[in-house]
Amino acid sequence: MASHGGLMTTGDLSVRTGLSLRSIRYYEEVGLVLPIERSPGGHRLYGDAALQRVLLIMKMKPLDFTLDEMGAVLTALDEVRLEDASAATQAREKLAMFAALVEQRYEWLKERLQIAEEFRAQLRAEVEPTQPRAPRR
Amino acid sequence: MASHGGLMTTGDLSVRTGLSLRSIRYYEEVGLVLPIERSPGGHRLYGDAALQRVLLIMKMKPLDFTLDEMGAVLTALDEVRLEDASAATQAREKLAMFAALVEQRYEWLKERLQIAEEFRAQLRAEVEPTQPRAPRR
DNA sequence: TGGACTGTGACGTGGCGTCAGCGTCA
DNA sequence: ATGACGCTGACGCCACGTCACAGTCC
Repeated sequence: MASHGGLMTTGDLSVRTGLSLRSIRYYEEVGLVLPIERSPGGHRLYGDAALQRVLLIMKMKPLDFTLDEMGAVLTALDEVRLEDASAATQAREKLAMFAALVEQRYEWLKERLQIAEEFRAQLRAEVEPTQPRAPRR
Repeated sequence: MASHGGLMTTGDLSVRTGLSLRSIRYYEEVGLVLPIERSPGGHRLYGDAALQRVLLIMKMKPLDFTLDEMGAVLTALDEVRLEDASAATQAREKLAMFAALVEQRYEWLKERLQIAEEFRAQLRAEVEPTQPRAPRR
């Protein structure tokens, strides 16, 4: 486990996040989450930053962002932490735009929940014995 | 409009539901929503039942059902309305199973909303001028 | 040495979007 | 006859799932 000097294999990352191996590899393919290095034999080795990125990605997923969009958010978040003050300020502006987008998506998600609730009620009505009184047993 | 004897074209159905033409045609392709007939020239002509089916489908979508699953639900709902009492009872059992599934999905959707809420708060904190407190980690 | 783990292609899937090119309808 | 509308392929897309087969790690 820690036999790689604090680094994680794909399997470790998978266990710690719940994501499939395929997803993790795909995230590398599209440049979303990169391993720090490869073992001599070619195994991916990830650092803690990668774990954090994956966890953030999983938090964004309910809002139905594309991987591209999430990549942009992650990049902006990284930039905000930069020393360079002007770059950080610029990144903060980007983040503000994303935050607005997040608000929209959040409202949209709430609407979906409400629609789901309605359907649930409707289906219940259809299933239950249409009688006014419950035929107890 | 009513020039087809109360029937709707694909475009009409699209306008009344908000779905794309492509989606409506796809639903026919997979046998989910069928037109009553075709015009002499090959245009799809839908009845009111089709509209109701589409509207129900749109209510189920937030729960992330597949088209196959929705088809099963629609079929069961149709069967419940049958005269044949035993068939209707059987259909009601099927619906009860679906209702349980809906409950699960509904809970799952609520969890997603909560995750989204957390992310939203987290991003806000990141964006706002990090006022009096220390830099978050 | 073995056995668990990981790697790389490559293909498949769902639910459409998006053309092009042509036919239909009032 | 003229637009607006509709039709049928066909291909593209995203975010993976799911093989098969080979190599790696301890």
